[in-house]
Amino acid sequence: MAENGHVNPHVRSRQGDDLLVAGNRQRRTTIDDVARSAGVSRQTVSRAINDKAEIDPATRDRILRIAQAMGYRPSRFARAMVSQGVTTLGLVIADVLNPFFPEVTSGVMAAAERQGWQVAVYSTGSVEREQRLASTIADHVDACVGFFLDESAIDRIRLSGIPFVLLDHDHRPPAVGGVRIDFESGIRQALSHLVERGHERIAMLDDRARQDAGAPRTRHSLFLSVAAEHGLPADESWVQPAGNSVHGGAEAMDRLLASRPGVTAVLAYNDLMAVGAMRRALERGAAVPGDCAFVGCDGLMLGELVDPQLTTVHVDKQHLGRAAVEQLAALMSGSRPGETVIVPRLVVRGST
Amino acid sequence: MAENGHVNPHVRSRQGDDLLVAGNRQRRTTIDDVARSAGVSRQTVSRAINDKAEIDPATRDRILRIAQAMGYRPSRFARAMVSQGVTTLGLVIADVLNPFFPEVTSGVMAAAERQGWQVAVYSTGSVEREQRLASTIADHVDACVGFFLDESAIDRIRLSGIPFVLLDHDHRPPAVGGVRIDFESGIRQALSHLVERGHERIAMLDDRARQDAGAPRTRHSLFLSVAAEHGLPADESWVQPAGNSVHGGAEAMDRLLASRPGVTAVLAYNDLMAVGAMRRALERGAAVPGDCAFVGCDGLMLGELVDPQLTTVHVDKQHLGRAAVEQLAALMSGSRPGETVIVPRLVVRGST
DNA sequence: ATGAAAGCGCTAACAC
DNA sequence: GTGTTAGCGCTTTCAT
Repeated sequence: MAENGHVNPHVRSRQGDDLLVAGNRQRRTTIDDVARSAGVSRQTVSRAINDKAEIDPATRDRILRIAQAMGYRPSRFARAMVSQGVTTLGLVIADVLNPFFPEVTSGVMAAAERQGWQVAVYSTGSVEREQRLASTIADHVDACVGFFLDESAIDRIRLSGIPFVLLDHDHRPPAVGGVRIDFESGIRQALSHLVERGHERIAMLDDRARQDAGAPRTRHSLFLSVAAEHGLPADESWVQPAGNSVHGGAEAMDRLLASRPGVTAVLAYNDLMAVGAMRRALERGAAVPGDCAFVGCDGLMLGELVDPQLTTVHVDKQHLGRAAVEQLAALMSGSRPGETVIVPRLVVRGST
Repeated sequence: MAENGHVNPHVRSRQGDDLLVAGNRQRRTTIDDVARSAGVSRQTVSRAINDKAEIDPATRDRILRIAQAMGYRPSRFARAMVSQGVTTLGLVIADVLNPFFPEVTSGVMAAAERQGWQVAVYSTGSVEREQRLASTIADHVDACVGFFLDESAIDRIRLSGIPFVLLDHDHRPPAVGGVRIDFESGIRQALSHLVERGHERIAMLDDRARQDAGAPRTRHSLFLSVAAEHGLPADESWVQPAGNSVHGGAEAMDRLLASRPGVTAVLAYNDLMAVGAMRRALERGAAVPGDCAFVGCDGLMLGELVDPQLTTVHVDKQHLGRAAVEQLAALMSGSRPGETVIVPRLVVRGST
């Protein structure tokens, strides 16, 4: 956002030649400075800069050269205030390095393009960054779609008043749109499948960064309740916290095998962890799915590239992105905020 | 960028009550509208909105309620013009779905955070989008770092005057900073390795979207010249164009096996294609690396997760991102534009 | 605690 | 072809 070099807007003198006076360094070069330097009106400078027709080519070149020499750059804010720009949609994701988000992004971009909107992607990564981002995003974009964990961050964006659609979140405020993923259905499908395959000792790898583990409808609590429905052993000892990455999954698998050596199937918070865990099991000499089966959540392309291919609770991420933009469009045309639900479907592959 | 609902800035009437008059729909609600409605000065509204101390809590609440009811949202441009904001760095990548870019993004974000800058990521995907983006980006961000193919797009950004660092591009204009990847070194390492392993029929999978195939220093022409140095058969018939994805690599492998059935090693434009090609070869019953060896470019994590693991020309993408931000910082503190060179290193794994 | 005045940097409209 | 005027919507003085 910064207009660089704009230090104290009110020390400006009207004299044109104070630019070089000691102590006055750092003031932004404006269109008026250039105009004065070139001995023309600021309008003529504007014409030159914006390559308008009604200007003498000679003066235009002269002005451009002077502007260049003075390091003049139009203020994008001043410019935006008077002219119309494109609508910019801010997409906030949690982690650039998690391949789940690019597919969502791709869906958002495709849908935004149809609306004639531009997309800017921001990544949070930590609660602090999430809060910082939340407090500035309304200054950068016209509307916001994103994944947020922190309630106060959500509130800040809501209060800014920009159209806002919350993704994969369970406590959507009434004024905000939402796209939810029905993990209850997904986890039900996954566990039914595993039970059908004869598994009786099923563990879960959970994202250790989620603070809301105890809340209803999280993958964590859904796993425990659905497992209990199936009569499986289902207490916290069957849930292993893991870092949200391939590496995190591998490490958690080590811990799981230490604490629950009898485990025959693992449901992971996402595909990244599942792949890491499966890989580690294979490295340790286990047969997959013979000794231990693995199910992920997400349905990443990655799952098809590993061996064995990963069974996963597949979420249509492109659809999620499209739905988010549609919610936003509805919001901006005055509709009341609503919620779209994405229902995952189990894709069975070699890892089970 | 749009300030929504701002239709014709000059039809505004001075009367306060024309808001509801038919035909005047769509005008943006401003701070003055709220002030008038609340019977206070616009300054007091500003105090309420920005939660300043010097205001009666009662009036503040009243104003907030009215503002809310009128759907008032401060103009981010007007606001930015008078106050200071954070510096926003725009990172332009080519394809959200290619895992190469997230790692660069991660490096850029880490370095930008140290500078106190924010990062917004934009994706091009096609030449048209690249050009469109190039013509608006200077209105959105304070500085730009990115991957561009189209010269006219590059020129447009350069002309806008914002600090600009071009990534992985061979025709860097003098006014622009750059971070280059030394693929010559990378391809040399890859081919030496393959030749050492005894390969004599080596093909390349090239990105069919690159128009600059004939230019010097592209992976395409480097492959041909370095292969020739090794005395290998090296003409266009050994270069197979491919879509830039796993799927594209697989398809190209089919074509390659049809046109050059004797091939014993494949060097791919990037890891994505290499993985797709290798996978297709395996599906068709070939042994890897026995019948055919595969080398990628990029060094994605993905390469470690497939079986066999992929030998690759590894590029330190985090470093690339960091270097870009450092170039930018130098540029913004007045240094002359320079160029950083990233030298890849061959990582040998199971696929060769 | 509130208001009035000034000004941010720019472009559209209308002179000349 | 060029200059003058007005105004975008907001915050920062400085008064009251």
